[in-house]
Amino acid sequence: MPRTADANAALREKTRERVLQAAVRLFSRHGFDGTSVRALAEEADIAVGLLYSHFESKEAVLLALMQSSMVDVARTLEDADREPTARGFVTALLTSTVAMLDAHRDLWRLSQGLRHQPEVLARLKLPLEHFLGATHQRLERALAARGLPEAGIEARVLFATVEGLTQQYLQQEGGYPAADVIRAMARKWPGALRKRKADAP
Amino acid sequence: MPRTADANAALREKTRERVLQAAVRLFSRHGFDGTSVRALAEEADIAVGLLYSHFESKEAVLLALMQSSMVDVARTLEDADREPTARGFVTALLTSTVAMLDAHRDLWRLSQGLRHQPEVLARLKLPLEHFLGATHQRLERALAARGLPEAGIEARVLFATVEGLTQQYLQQEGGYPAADVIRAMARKWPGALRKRKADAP
Amino acid sequence: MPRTADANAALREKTRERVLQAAVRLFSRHGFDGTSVRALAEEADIAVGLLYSHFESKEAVLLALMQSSMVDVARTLEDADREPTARGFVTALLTSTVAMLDAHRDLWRLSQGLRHQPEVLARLKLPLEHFLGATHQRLERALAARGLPEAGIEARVLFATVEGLTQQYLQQEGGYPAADVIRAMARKWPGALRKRKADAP
Amino acid sequence: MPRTADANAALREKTRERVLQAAVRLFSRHGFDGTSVRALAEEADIAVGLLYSHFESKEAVLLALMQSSMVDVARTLEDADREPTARGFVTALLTSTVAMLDAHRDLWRLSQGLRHQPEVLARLKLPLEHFLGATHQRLERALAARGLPEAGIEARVLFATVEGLTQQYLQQEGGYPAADVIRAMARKWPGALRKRKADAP
DNA sequence: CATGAATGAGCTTTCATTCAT
DNA sequence: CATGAATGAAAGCTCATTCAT
Repeated sequence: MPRTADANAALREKTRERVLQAAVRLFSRHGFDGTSVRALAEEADIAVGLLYSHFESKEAVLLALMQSSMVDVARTLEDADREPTARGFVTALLTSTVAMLDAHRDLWRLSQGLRHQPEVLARLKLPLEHFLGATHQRLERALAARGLPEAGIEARVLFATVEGLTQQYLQQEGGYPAADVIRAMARKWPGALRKRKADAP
Repeated sequence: MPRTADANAALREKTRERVLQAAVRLFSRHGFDGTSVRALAEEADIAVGLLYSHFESKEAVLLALMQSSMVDVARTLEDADREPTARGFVTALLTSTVAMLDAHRDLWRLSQGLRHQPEVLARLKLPLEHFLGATHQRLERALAARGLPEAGIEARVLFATVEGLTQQYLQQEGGYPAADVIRAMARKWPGALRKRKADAP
Repeated sequence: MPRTADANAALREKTRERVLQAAVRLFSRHGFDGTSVRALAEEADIAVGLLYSHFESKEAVLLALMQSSMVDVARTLEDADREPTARGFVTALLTSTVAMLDAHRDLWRLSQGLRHQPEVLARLKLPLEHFLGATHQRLERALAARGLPEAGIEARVLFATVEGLTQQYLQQEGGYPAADVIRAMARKWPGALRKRKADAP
Repeated sequence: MPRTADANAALREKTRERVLQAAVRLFSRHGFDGTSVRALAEEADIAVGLLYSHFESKEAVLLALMQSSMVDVARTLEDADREPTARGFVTALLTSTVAMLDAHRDLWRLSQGLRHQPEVLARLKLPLEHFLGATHQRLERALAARGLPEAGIEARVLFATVEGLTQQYLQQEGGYPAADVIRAMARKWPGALRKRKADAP
């Protein structure tokens, strides 16, 4: 047997990773349709044919990318779940989200841009819907566990807040006062553990 | 012959409008790249050549569309400006936004999808940035005028809220409890006119 | 309305015909897979794009060709049907077949070459089978009407004879003694009208 | 070490044979162009590289196949040569042909399909014409030796009959009444040894 | 000897745009 | 003004072949 199986596997993994990195860069800058497979291969510094031995199609590359972006989200939720109060939860969630955006800015620009392109996402639609539903439920449970009434509605409010912050943060090239905005957002949520009217004074 | 000239102008205007309406439908369903000029002409029920006598290129059609979506935003702000309190302002702004999304759902799906594709929007980038900046300023002035401290930061919070709600509302095919969510969002903002800490517990 | 509809139709017909003629030439020489669409368009002296406005695909060009070859066969049968004896029928059928091969040599080389390429013919398979079945029946009826016993089997013999002659005639570039071969073939069939044992010595 | 060398040679021969068998199956089902080298190697259960150590190219595999089909033909002629009368010769030839088609149906479907693609055959440098000429001569000598006048022309008739039967038999998936058709074909040829008019009524 | 990762030319097809009529 | 035939560049993808291991 030639070339150990291990060596081959490592070789393949390296190539695959290079393609994915090239894809984030190009897709996020020029869009999915605006990036040709030829350009993708060039950026990854491989031949087009090789790309197709790793991914079934150009769409499959995108799919792999999007899946990895879903993992990101799950992690931010886990981070936040350690906080005992609603306000702590919100603060942690938003802070963790911004950290994640900093780490994978291109991936998230791409992911947000795709949210409303039905055709491109046809094969991603169901997984995405399921994922959004699950995320909403986790938020609802988290808020309910922290004593918030109308947790279902408040979860939607929080979800919108995360998405809105994401959107604004990605839009700005830099200089977005994320820390201040997060603090202002968080103080709208109850900071104590005891039950109270959602927003009273 | 001024009469004929008038008739011609009206006819041209009608044709142009038909193209734009066809474009919203197709672009929002299949994406910009996923819509061929031939399909566009067919949907507008005119010949391809005629389309090119109204618009310089396919991109020009998109540009025209996006510009009209900016007008929408300006109107929602005007609606809200009549409210005296911050909470009233927020409520009116969000309600008006949802109404606008209902009226031009396709246009907004398209517009949101394009937000993060820098290359496609290259020619729209500057106008867009200027527009976003102006919108932020209008929000800031509105909140400051209603006695909110840190109006600059709070304007960003509000902007994110509007965007987040827009995103969520467009994502859902139907059945989004917009009224409840808006109420929950609004009650996080001060409802009285007197100066106070934003939300202190 | 620009360019009369008639002029357009004529234009299209001329182009379509040019494509078909180019296709017979190239497909018969290099095979279906061996002919690229680019080569096809070049031979027809049009742009590739135009070819696709006349035919849905490369395969559709082939289909159109094959259909026209079936018409040929039907005509040879009609020619032969005027003869009262079996031998006259066979003679006329074979003579007419050779004439047809002379007229459309390339088309028939192509058609024969495709007979056994299942994948290429996938969409042609059913029509072809139906056509072969119908042809066999027409031969059987023709022989039975001319007093031949075992007309079903004899029809198969005749069918094979036609196919074999076609094969041999196409194989040879020229100099095939068609007239002599046809005479020798025909005299194996009964020349009188009265009923008799098919061929008894 | 002659033992090892022998074992190696046997192994190589076995591999080569596996490739050829895989090739008949795939080429006959999907055509030569429709079969990829990768698919070929997979069907033969070897690596692509190994295939290329046995055959210079994909075309070389086809060539080897076609050559083996010519051997088949020679054998049918030898079978028939034992018969003393023309009718016996024809019967044996056709019977032997059908037996051969049963044994190597896929190979013959492939071979017949290639008969009319001049460019492909040219590239293969198959001595097809020479082979056909030699076959014709053997038929002519066989018929002449059995007292048939115009043996040259009759040989062409017989050749066409064999080809026609081959064609029809391969076309039908099953249920072709080969025995009956062969009997009907054979009785058109003289069954006695003495000289006589071929078929006079 | 045997493997399969890697290459890149070439395939079919689409589509924005032009222009003769 | 209005048409749609015509163009040809460029897209996504396949595949025969090579070669480091």
